[in-house]
Amino acid sequence: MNETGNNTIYEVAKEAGVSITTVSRVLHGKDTVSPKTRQKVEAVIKQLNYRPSAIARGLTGQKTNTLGIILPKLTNPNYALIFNGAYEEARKHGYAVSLFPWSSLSAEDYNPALMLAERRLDGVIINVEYLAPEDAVLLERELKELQQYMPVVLIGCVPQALEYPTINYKYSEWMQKIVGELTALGHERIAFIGGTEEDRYDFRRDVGYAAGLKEARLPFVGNYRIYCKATAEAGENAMREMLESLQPRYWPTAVIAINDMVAIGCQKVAFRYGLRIPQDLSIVGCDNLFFASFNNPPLSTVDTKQQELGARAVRKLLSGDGSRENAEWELILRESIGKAADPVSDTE
Amino acid sequence: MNETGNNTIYEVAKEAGVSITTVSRVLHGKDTVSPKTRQKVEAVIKQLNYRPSAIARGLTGQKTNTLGIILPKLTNPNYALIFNGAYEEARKHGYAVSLFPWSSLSAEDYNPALMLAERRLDGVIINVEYLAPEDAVLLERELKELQQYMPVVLIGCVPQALEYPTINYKYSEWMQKIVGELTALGHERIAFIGGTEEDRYDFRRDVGYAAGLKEARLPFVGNYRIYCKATAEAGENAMREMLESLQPRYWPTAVIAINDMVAIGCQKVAFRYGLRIPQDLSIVGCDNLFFASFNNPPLSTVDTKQQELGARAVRKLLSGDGSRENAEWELILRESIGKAADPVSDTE
DNA sequence: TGCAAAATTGCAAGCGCTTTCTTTTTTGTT
DNA sequence: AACAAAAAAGAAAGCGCTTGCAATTTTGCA
Repeated sequence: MNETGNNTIYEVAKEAGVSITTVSRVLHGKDTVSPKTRQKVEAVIKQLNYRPSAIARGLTGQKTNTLGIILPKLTNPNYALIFNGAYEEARKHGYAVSLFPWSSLSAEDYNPALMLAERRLDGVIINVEYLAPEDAVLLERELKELQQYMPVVLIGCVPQALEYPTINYKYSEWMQKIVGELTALGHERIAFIGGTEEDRYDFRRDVGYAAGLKEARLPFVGNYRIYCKATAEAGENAMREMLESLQPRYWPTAVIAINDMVAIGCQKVAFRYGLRIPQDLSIVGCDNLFFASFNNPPLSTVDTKQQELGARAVRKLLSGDGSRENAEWELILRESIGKAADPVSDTE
Repeated sequence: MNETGNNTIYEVAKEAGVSITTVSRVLHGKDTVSPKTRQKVEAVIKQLNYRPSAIARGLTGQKTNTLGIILPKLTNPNYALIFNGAYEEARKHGYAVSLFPWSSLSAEDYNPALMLAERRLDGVIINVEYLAPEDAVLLERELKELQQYMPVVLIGCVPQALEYPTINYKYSEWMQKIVGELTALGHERIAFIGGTEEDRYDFRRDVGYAAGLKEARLPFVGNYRIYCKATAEAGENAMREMLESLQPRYWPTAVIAINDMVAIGCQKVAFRYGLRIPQDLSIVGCDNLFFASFNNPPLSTVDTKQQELGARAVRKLLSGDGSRENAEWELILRESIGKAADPVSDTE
């Protein structure tokens, strides 16, 4: 026993009457140990309840068997799914996972990227979604340094210019698809809420939104494009602002929210304004969080298969595959969308 | 640079023309270094981008500056809050946090408790809520061993017999309070959904439930006490089962769900059966998850202040305070509860 | 039975850092 | 200018493990 109360390889060796080398070999299942010795050592290990120190192993083998994952705050359950997926996959390969929330990336005294570097993790997955622009800048700076220390895989919509292994979201594709679904139902006043004007990572949603409108030969109305953070509260405020800024007859008949959290924020305000869903207003979210199907009415959304995504990121990290891939997605239509209430085209 | 691409203390020492001892002293802000030397060393550290290896430090100092936290799967956003709270508090004290989900505790080849032991963490927080009974048994066995290696703090409703530092939930207290609120509104057929019959940790809710009924001199009706897992899907099934098993006039006028996830499951089924909330059925959940206030109608619930709880657990762990404390809670009444629709007492 | 080859086992260095104990340098005092 | 005390800096051991290489034991075969 050392002062921490742990038995070391020395105790085992002594008790078994062999050298630590032999113990180490038994531990690793090397076949150069005679059955008799192996048996004896294994017995002692069990008896002494010996567990090799991952720390010492880390020092020797230059490997910590731990992966890092940097995610936005977990208050969005979405990220919990990514973590779960990553965790399960990692442990299949014998790795633990240390989770570092972005929360305080920009704090002067603290930087998760550097904490990772100090901890000599074997690799790190970084989700760059919904990153505040100032954090994005910081990130790019740190990323270079971090990459010297360990392999990095990025999750999210990352500019082509950043040449990292990435699992990318095809935002523009699915946004266009959503707009298409809505116009097919007769919607012409379609709002899009979420994201930030300067967001270099997220602009592709706007590309898809614009493309969808264009395809249906609909005008782009600035009032329907509201920027806000990706939280339910922010969605609430954004929605209220939009409704207040327009005469009711100009209110949108459909709202696309950047994610499910924002969607329920919008929905709450819609109810407060007496709008029925979907009769008066259709709503679409994104992420297919667990509550989406339990929402009243059930929320249409995009399933981004986050759990699988997390697992995929780990595989990518461990395999050293440096390519860019695209994330899977699936449009899930539920009762929160319906035919446009009062299509402008009808009254004209 | 070693083969991992990291500079070591030796490179710094060499470049600065001092011994590694001196570098170490600078690193730790020891005051036995002359200003001139310190300056030079600091410059080299910056220039070489040197970051001391937490691994090596761990080996030397017998301290990893990492805490562990074992939580049920994060799919319940509640646990994400605990994690956040713990994480923020931990980093204030210079600790990282490794997260281990229970998910596969019972897996033969894998045991988070032992992974923790191998990693020589500086302490661990274990949430024992909603633990499957078989896992609970395993836990008790492992706990003893784990405790030899590192301090442990438990979160949840733990039997007095387990003498660990604990932050405990006063289930019976708040359940009784909830039942009280409902009976005050005239409810007499009050269902309670969730938990398992054999759950040794969770039975106190039943104690409170029974006490509440007794206080109002109401009968305990077995049909209204449904056991199920703590997920939305399970809540759905449980609710459906209960409604199907009774003639509508015996349906409960109020449902207490063991948590918000179960509550939205019940709600979904209630809607499907044409019940209006709260006119026909009142619903109360627990946890005050973010979606509770965005639910339609807003969901009554118990706020268990999980974020603060996580932080408290870390403080407890680091301070070595071995006592048992009770978690804070607050009943949050929202529109999902209302007067009993058709009080039996009226018609009698 | 004797000896080379194969199978076991052990020695010792090294992973990057902290820390105790020395040694060297600087400072202050007479 | 000389010397003790204080300050600064370094040497070396040790944290618990892996691993290349050497030493020892066992085995196979003549």
